[in-house]
Amino acid sequence: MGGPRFEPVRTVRAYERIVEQVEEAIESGTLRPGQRLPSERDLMGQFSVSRSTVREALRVLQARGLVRSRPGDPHGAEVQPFTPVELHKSMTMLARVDGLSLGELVQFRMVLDSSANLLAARLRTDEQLAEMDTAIAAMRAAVEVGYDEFSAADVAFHDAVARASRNKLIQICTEVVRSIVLGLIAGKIAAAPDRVALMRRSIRHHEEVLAAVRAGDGPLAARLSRRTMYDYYEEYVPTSERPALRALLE
Amino acid sequence: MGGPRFEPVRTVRAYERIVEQVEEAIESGTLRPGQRLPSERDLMGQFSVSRSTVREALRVLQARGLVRSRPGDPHGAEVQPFTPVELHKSMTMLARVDGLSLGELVQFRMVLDSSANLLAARLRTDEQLAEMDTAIAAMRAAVEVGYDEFSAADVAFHDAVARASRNKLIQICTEVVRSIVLGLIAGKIAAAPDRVALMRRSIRHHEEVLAAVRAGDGPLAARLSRRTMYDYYEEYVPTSERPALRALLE
DNA sequence: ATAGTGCACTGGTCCGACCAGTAGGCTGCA
DNA sequence: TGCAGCCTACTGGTCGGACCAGTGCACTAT
Repeated sequence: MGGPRFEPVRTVRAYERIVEQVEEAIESGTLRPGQRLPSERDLMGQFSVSRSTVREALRVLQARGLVRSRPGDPHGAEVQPFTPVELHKSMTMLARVDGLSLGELVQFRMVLDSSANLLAARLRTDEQLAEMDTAIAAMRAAVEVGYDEFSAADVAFHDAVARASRNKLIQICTEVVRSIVLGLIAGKIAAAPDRVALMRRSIRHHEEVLAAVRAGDGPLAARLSRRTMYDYYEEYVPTSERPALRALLE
Repeated sequence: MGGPRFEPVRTVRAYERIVEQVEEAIESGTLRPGQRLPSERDLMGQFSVSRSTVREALRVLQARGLVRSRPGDPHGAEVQPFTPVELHKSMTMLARVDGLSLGELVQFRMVLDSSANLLAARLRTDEQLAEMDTAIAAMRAAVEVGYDEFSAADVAFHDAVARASRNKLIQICTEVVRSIVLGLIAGKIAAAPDRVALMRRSIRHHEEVLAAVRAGDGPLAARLSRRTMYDYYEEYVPTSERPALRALLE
């Protein structure tokens, strides 16, 4: 045992150093959304690197959604407010490359939505209840209009519940996973011959969920919401995956 | 009303086109992990752009975790297997920039872990049960050794449960959120004066959860796991946030 | 057959240049 | 004096060429 422990030398690229510095500034709040970075030509002076290196760093920061640059903008790149678009992209990539099945995605939605309902039943405000009422009313009104409108109202309801849970992680994951699911089954529901009946049943289910939330019965709302979602997506999930989904229905 | 609907012209940067093409190739499976991209000098020929443009595209792809390039590698950039590192980065960024509180994170862990237990109770194999046994044995052995070892065994237990849930999304989110939580409270548990007692209690709780999983009682396992996690993290969560966490404990 | 060496090529960085686009100041008109 | 419209200085996007340190492979000498 002996000798000094030598760490492997990690060669750090110049552009990575720049990325780290800017990220650090944003994380620490030194750079706030809306603020501007110096121009690329200024930055090459400040960091003592060439413009190519500065630009590669900016590309990375832009890919992470932290800054945005427009050609011709005399004020330099703008620091962006945080958005889950990157989260969304990586999850979408995960879904496609790593082969996430529709079953897994729907199952995860059931988990998220039921948890949101469980929390919402205890934490919801009257305003949020009103939002949910409005959303269900919009669903009813949309039955005769079209599936797109119905779907939008449905989304609004689940978003209202997610907000009422007061957990940002639940809200964001709900949003991300839902858009992936909707992308996978795009058009299939709209094309279903009995879609009007499906919509009506879904409305009834949502009303039951909302009643439980209003009554403050979290476990009931959670159970009902899982059932609602299962019924809604069941026929699009391969039969082999359905047992795993049903495991969530007590 | 009338006239043709003109779409706003979106100017697409050259490097973005390249990113899109490569992403498409990876998503469609044309490019598989381990395969190599042509060298930058080849790519500039194939895409008819300059090397700077090729490099900016590669920077973006690398930032997304899709490819990796090493200096001097005669085979060009390597297509990477999908890993949730990018998911992790964006979530970490979200936690820091958007001000995710420890309470929200722990709450989300409770949601994930309890769902994983609920599913694991029905879907676990005997091998997975054995893994959980092993992990708890390691926790017991680690009490006298140190907190780091204990924590590692604890992580192993929860990972085994997550795997048994057979839902990749749950596994990945568990991993990501847990590492953020552990980062936030790093050292605090290890420094607690009564940490040995805490560890012993935690082991007891884990044993109860495992017993429920073994018995196939999903709802019980889920409820116990929420309680376990709440007890474990309670004192690090600001008192103002605790009611929201307790809302998950029936 | 193998150990060692050189080379062709890689990615990382720098430089200088040109272009289209933007914003804000300036000019000129009313 | 007020405003409309032009001008210009600057921006980011792209190009092409150059140099360097590192890598793997083929070739060489043993």
